[in-house]
Amino acid sequence: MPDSPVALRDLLMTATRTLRRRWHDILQPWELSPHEHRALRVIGSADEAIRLGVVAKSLRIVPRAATEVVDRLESRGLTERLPDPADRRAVCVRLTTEGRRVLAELDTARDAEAVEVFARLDDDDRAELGRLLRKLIDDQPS
Amino acid sequence: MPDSPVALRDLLMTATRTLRRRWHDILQPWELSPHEHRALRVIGSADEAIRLGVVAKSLRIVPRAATEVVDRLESRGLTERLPDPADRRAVCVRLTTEGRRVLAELDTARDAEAVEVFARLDDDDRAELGRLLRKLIDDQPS
DNA sequence: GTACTTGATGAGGTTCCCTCATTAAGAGGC
DNA sequence: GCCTCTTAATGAGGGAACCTCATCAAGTAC
Repeated sequence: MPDSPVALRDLLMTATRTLRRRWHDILQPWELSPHEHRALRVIGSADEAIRLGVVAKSLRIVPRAATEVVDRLESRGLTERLPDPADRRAVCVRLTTEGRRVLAELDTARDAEAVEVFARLDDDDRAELGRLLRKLIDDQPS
Repeated sequence: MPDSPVALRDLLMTATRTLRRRWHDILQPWELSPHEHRALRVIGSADEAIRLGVVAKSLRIVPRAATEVVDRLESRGLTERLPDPADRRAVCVRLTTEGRRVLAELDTARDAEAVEVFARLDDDDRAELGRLLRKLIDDQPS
């Protein structure tokens, strides 16, 4: 007998709440919030310096809020601003050497955590969970 | 070939992000935040008036923060405070008639949303997803 | 060249959390 | 009794992560 939709919803929420909590704790030593880490990832995933407005869009926040999170990353020496050569109104951001180092460490920690959590599932289960989640979210709005 | 742990993690996060976004939007007409809804649920799930400290524990926030969310619910006429008969330091909270009405409406909306989202999965898939998520979270700390 | 738009940011506000200090009251020791 | 210890809520104050609206400079269109 399958779980009711509400029960499944609660299970999903519980699972990710656990993941978020763990991740928050893991992040502690770097003194970064999950939000700052996401911003760091966005900036680091671009090959070149990336506009503040693009950072905002990727994080789904208004440009004004992106200014703030980038301010914090910059004050920690993880990113730096530079003028956009193509548009003198725009400001671009990129990782500093320190930022790249920290991001690499965090990626490693993130992978290790995921491996640990999903170790409870064998290969078949992982394939199945992937299939189900994809079915659930594919083409969903947002 | 199964998804990597990190890919699964991201899929899980995406799924619940979608759910949270939708739920946030659905909540709009009632002018309640998800957080306030959770507090309302905690207070409404108790048979009797419940202490502020217990509300805080259930929501995993410090007592001071529970005071605030209850203040907001009270200012909307959804809950009311009353003295704890057993301990004159303590304050209890319970739903007003309006609070019970609103909570009932929200529960209905919540169920409907879950049904809609999980309609993409048939009975077998839902049973399987439930099994996998339980396997993932059972006996996890927190 | 004037008008509209766009990119970032200053100013100011809200929500949701925190800590620390305070006040009142219950509980235990003598 | 009365003295200390703890506990329940809350005032005061602060920080993070969002928001809107106003501003200013710089593109873009006519």
